[in-house]
Order: sequence, then C-alpha cells, then structure tokens
Amino acid sequence: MMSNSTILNKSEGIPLYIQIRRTLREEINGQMLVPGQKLPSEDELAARFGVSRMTVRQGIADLIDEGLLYRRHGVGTFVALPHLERDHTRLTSFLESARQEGLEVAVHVLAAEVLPAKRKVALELKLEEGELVIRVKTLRFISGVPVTVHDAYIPYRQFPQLLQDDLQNRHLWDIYESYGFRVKRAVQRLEAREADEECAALLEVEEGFPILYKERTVYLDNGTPVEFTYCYNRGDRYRLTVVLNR
Amino acid sequence: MMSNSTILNKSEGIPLYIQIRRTLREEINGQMLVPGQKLPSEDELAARFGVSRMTVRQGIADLIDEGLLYRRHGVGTFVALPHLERDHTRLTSFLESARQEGLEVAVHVLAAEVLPAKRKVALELKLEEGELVIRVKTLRFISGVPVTVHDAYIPYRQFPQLLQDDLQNRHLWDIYESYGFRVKRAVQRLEAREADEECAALLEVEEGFPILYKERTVYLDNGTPVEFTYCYNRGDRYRLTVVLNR
DNA sequence: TTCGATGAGATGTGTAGACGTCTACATACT
DNA sequence: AGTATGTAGACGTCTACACATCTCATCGAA
Repeated sequence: MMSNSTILNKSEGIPLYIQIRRTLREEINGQMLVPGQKLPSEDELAARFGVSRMTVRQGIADLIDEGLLYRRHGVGTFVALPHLERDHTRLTSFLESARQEGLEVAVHVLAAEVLPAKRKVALELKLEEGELVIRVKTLRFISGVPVTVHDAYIPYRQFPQLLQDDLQNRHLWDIYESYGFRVKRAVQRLEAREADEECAALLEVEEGFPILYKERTVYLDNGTPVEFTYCYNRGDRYRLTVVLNR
Repeated sequence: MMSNSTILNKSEGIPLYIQIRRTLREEINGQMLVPGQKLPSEDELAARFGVSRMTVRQGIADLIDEGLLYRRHGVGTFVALPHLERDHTRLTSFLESARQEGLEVAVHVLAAEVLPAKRKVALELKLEEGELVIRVKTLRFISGVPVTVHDAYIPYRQFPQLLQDDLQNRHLWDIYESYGFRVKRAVQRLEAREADEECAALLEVEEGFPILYKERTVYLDNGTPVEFTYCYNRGDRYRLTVVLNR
C-alpha cells in the first residue's frame, strides 16, 4: 500500500505537484502500485499529501499523458499496464539511450568546420543560402562496431564558439543547453536506402548494403531550428523505436 | 487583432476551456494571430472570455504541448513558428495521411483468416502461443504503385466479427472504434532491410531492393495490445516522418 | 556613462470550495 | 426474474483569490 507518511517538502523550491508526480512515479516503478491497481481517490490523495485536490490533479496529469496512469470517469485512476518502450517518444540522444542499455559507445569526429550553407541546409535552418554554418561530422561506434554516420549543421551565428567545445565527449544538445538554449522538438524523416561508396567504407559494409537514412531537424521551443542532420545507420545494427500517441 | 466579441457558450455541454482552445486555434490558423506574436496576457484573456484565469490556462495548455504556442515565464505567451509537420506525432493511419495529401490510394486484401498465434505475435499481443488471432494482410498502392505490404494480427477473442467488416475500405482502427475500443498509442520499430523474394514480387522491385521494415504494436489506453503488424515499405516511395518532443 | 535598484506586469504555483457528470451497485418496483 | 430508480463515490469543470518568481524597462546614483 501507499505509505501514509509521505511528506512533501513545502518550504523548499520544488513545486508540490512535481513532488507528488515524483512520489507516484516512484511508487509505480517500485511496484508499490502495480498495473491495473486503482489509486486512492483524488480527495484521499489530497488529504494524504496535505494539498488541495487541484494540486493532486496537476501532479497526476503528466503521468496520464506519459501513459503511466489512466483515468476512468466516475470510477477512479489506475496504473496502466507496463510498456517496455514507454519513454521513446521523448527526445533522447543516441548516446544517452545506448549508454542506458549498458553498451560501450564511442564517437570519432570526422570533420568540424565552418562553411557556407548549401541550399537544403539553409532551407531547413531557415537561413539564407551561403550563410555560415558549423558542420560536425562524426562516426559512432557501439561495442566497437561502426553503426552511424552523423553529419550535423548548426547556424554559426547562434553558436560561434561551438567548435571550441569537446565535441567528442559531449552531446551537441548538452552544449546548446550550456549556452542557454533548450531543445524542444525534433522532426525526423526516415527512408531505407543503399550504402554509397563513402558510407559503405565508413560503416565497413559492402556498397548497396541496407541503410536506414534519416534527416533530422531540431527546434527550440519557440520554433527556431538549431540543427539539421543527415544520418546514415547500418540497417543490421540500428533499430529505431518510435511511440505515437492518441 | 482578436475579436472582442468572442462569446463562449456557457449553457451548453462543451467545456469552456475547450471552446477557448478552439477559438485560439482558429485565430492562429486564420492568421489573426501570427507566429511570434504575443497573446494577450492570461488575465486579459480571462476578462475577454468571461472566465477565470485557471480556465484560460487550461485551454492554453493543450496548445502549448501541441507546439502551437510557447510561454516565456514573466514575459508572455507567444505563437510558435509554424512547423509544416506539426501533427505527425499524432497517430494517423496510412490511408488518412495519404488521402489528406490528395493522393490516390488503393488497398488490396491478400489474406484475411483466423489462425493460431506464432510465438512472436503471441508475445506482442500478450496472448498464449497458439491462441487464435485474425490475420489481415494487405497490399497498399499510392497512385497505382505498390508501396507497402501490411501484415496485421488482432486477437480473435476481442473482435470475433472482424472478418465480416469491410476490410478493403475501412481502416482497422475505425473498425476497433465501432466496437467501442479507442486506440491510444502505438510503438513502431524501424529497420532498413533488403527485399526478399515475396516482398520484391509484391512491390514490383528486384530482390535486395531497400525496404523500410516496420513492426508496430498498437495499444488501447489501458495498455492492452490490440494489433501487431509487420510492414514492408518500398524505400524509394515511402518516407516516414516522426516528431519527437522535449 | 554605466551600473544597480526598483517596480510593473506576466507567468508559475497553490488553496478551498462548488457544482456537474459518470459509473457501479443496491434497492425497490413491476 | 427483470427492470427502474436511487445514491454514493469518483472524476470533470470552474471560480476567486493569494502569493511566488521571472523579465524587462526605467530611473537614479556613482
């Protein structure tokens, strides 16, 4: 059962609804609340946490659209059946997700340069053709096997110092955040293709080998594009999982 | 500018926050509010709509995580720059999206049968191996070109009448809804592969041609799986777009 | 001129309560 | 037995208010 002694920290900076959300999430992950089980009613939770019912609802709301809980009007709030792949809609980087699965990951920088944007890159980044962009091209290995060629373009004007950063060990999105920009959304376009000569050589496969080709545009929360990337993944070593909602 | 005479229908069944959401969405789509523009403050909107501020916030919230608006703490709420591909995270079927783009779409049913579930299908649908499932295999054409082979498995117990439905013209998800089940979430796994013999023949390409291979599991809102599909897409005619958030 | 404090205005968080609607179940009536 | 009809409990919507926090422009002092 749920601990009755759950006490929120009302004085410090963390909003109560976030503490509630975290508490519930932990109780689900920790099996104190199991799939299918009905949560205490909102009134009851409000009393237990010592907050108002609206605050409880606010805490529950995020877990609902994360898919961890679901409501039945007039009946109650329940723990959803587990999805192993629940979180994959969220933006996570290649490095994060591979490392989370305990895989050995390595990144080699193939190119890091400033150059004028070509037509397609300029279009995606909403720049004029010829405006300067930073190009960061990398080859990524999992367990020693080359899996992905990454060719990223970033507006130079926005990150003039970017090439001074540790591109080998830090993820680009971390670097953006360190400049105060928060990545909010990414659009990915996926196709199946054959490996061309360069790609085949880098990924250590034959020409014509199946490649999962991906173009990605990354946006900030106000809709400004900050990165456009071409991405070539070895078909036999790379599987992309996507969760769609509603 | 925003119309001052916006009047909500307080007596009828539609919640105020939904009416507010709809009003704002229309004003954005109709260019009365343009990208980058600041909305009136929440207090102002509350006064204008004749509701409390919390209700305005509730109406705005959905538009925020749809990406149509964004907030800057202490500054205001703004219309986000347009994304052409804004809605692609939402679950839309192949038929819907192709038709929306004005393409000619056709579906041929290759197989419709009841059979015992194999291991992988049973696993994905959370059934015992050997339990009955319905198999619906289709070939889909866009503008007369075969683009996708779809091989879907549905628990027989849940939809015993399914094969009586018009599989050629109705989408499976519509059929589920007509039985009172609402599709809530889908997990897709994507790889690049080569076409095997059967697939090549159906899609009218050579063996070895690049194929975007997709496995998909579809869930209801309580987490019950209702459909597992193998999906083979011609690499040169099929491009999948995915939007990831946060 | 520059720097810092101040304050207005905006969003962020939280409360207490009211009333509506839906579901499930029990009870009473036919 | 079967069908209505309550009714309790749970979520759904909404209000009016209070205070916290953030941002930015402005004004004054160094």
